[in-house]
Amino acid sequence: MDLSKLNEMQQKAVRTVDGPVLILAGAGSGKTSVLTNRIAYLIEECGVDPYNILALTFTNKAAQEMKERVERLVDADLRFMAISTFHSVCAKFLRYDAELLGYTNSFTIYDSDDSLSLIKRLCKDDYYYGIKPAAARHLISRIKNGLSSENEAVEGLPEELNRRMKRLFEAYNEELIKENAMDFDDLLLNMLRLLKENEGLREHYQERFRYVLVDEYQDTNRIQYELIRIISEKHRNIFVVGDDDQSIYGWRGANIENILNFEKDFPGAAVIKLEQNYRSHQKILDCANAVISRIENRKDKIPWSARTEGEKVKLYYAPNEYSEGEFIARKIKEIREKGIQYRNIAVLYRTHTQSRVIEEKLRMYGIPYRIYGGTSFFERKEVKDIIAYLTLINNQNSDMALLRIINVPRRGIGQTTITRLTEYAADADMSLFEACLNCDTVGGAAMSKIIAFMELMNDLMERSHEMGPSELIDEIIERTDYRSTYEDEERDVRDARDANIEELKTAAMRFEAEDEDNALTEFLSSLSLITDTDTMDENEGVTLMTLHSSKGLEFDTVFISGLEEGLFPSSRSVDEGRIDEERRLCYVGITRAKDRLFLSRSLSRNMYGSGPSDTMPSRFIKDIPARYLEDLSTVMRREKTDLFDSPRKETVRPGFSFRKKAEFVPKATENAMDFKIGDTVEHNAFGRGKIISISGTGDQRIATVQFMNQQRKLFLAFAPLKIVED
DNA sequence: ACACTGTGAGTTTTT
DNA sequence: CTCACAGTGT
Repeated sequence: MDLSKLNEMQQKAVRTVDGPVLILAGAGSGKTSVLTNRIAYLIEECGVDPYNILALTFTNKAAQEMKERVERLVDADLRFMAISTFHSVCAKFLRYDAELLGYTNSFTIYDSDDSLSLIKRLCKDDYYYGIKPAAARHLISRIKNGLSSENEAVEGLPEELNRRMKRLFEAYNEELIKENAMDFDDLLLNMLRLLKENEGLREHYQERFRYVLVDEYQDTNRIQYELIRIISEKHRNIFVVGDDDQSIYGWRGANIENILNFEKDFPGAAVIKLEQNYRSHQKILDCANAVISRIENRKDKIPWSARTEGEKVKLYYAPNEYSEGEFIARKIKEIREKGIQYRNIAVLYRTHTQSRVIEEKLRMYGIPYRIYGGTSFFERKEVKDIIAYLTLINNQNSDMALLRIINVPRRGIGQTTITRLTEYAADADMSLFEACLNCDTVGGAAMSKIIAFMELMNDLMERSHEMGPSELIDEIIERTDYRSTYEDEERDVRDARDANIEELKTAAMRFEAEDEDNALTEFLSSLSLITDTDTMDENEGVTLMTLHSSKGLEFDTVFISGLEEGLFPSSRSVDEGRIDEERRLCYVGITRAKDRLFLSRSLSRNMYGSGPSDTMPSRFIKDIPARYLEDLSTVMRREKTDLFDSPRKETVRPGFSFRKKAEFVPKATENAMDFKIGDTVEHNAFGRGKIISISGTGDQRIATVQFMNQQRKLFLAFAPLKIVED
């Protein structure tokens, strides 16, 4: 095999086949090449069967890319090689043995949105009053990842609330099992449980995976660490690649200790450092090193550039965020004229909210852009609705899915009915779906509607055996008249929704050719594990994304915007002692750039509509020696006088508000008013009109009134109506 | 049952 | 500011 394109250290990394190996791969040091070449080397030179290889990544995109690159390097059947994300691998293996854990093999994967709405549902119970669902979700995840103990009190929370939190944790897990669903953490946790508790399975996987490779090792959490440890226990061929300086997911459980302690955890480990950087020129690396070297506990690495010196890094202070955006737009135009394609340019920011102003300016300058993150395709309402239908067809225990669509499109099943069903289901210890099947016992006014819904679902479930997911989607749309849910929207909104559904169908088609039986399960599984950057297309356009999602990518030109204290580093991270992670995030951002790097800051910023306020420069700017930087600012620098010479901006609020109007309060006594068909009436808002018809009794008496320009149905008991004598 | 309105809360990052 | 939710009106 030809390894001549690799440098000495890279070759060593590829050839060190046996035993534990830690590769400390600095940014841009060619770690993907090392990984793919090593896999190829194992297959070609060492005669390893691809079936015995397990390669784990964090994103589907990375897995995909790795697989493609290996395919190009070797001439072997790779269908049985496991190159995939931690979560997908676990989901896949769990489907074989789900029964051992009390699940069926078509269990549903709940994403974090789903988890949240499940928690909200549980929190409706008065017992959990005072618990914030989002906080609870975070805590539950921490507990599952072994970061908090179930019994450990949450600081600052009263004892009573802690007890309830613990109960909520249990209730949440019970409910998941009842709904035949796993959340993201469960995928890893249950796989680990299976391996720990079932000797046969453990030995099976240990025997199978003679070579285990892990990408982005610095991002593994405790469960992932335990997983790879147990799987590689037998053959001890564990090869991890990572960069402690790029650990930026600590807040969601990534444990930087995993990489820092690798040599201790896996005695006899070989450690190979890849310090030569092929991506950025030296000036950019100098800046990156200036920022990262302030961290105390890190693996010592000195990335050096294999390239020649380049231009200095540019710094720009803008008076406000609009001119910051304008600066970025103008520079992009300039660079474009030098022949750089838009797709090789990226604008990075700390928070999604910053993108709006930048987008505005790019549009103004006619610069095409692609934006990642925010509400993704799979979070669109119509997409989620259709997925919920599919989920329910696939797994009738998913109350989550049922609740989402039981009244979408509207079929007259409202809150009262749902509460009734929920209570019945809880008493009888059954799913909502079963409760619906028993709706004749449940009673209630909407019974016939539930029966109709159940008949619809029943039909769809039958059809699901005869057709693939994409046809099934058509069937759902048609049978439910789903389009009626958005018939009142604007034309282009309707078109967009249609297009999204079509897109979903296209995605579904990929699963049809293969195993027909599991197509639906597989499709749903892949949908829950997909991410935004996975669907990145190669179309022309400047890339706008958060610093986090930029990890692993590279661009000719990179703009990092909003370098301000409080924003980047975020005040929250500073407050919570996670400044090092912000620093690493900055390092990640800087090292995305190959040729040109722009750092910008706005002297004043409008944070969530409370009016513009002055900012302080990010400490990261101050960490970079001035000799590495070229200041392009045109505004006066006035750091020291900031407090004095900017206009006092006391937020002016009107002392009174026009919001509250004198209200017409209908009195019950006015019910006594005897409305008759043909009466002329006066309405507070609509003016004069004539009663055309009256129906209903008591509080539910409704009059249809023809006003000047419109006809309205009004509750006589509530409407501000008076009879006018004429 | 549902649409609408006003209020309150929360704004980091995501498999 | 923008979203989600509760409360209110029909």
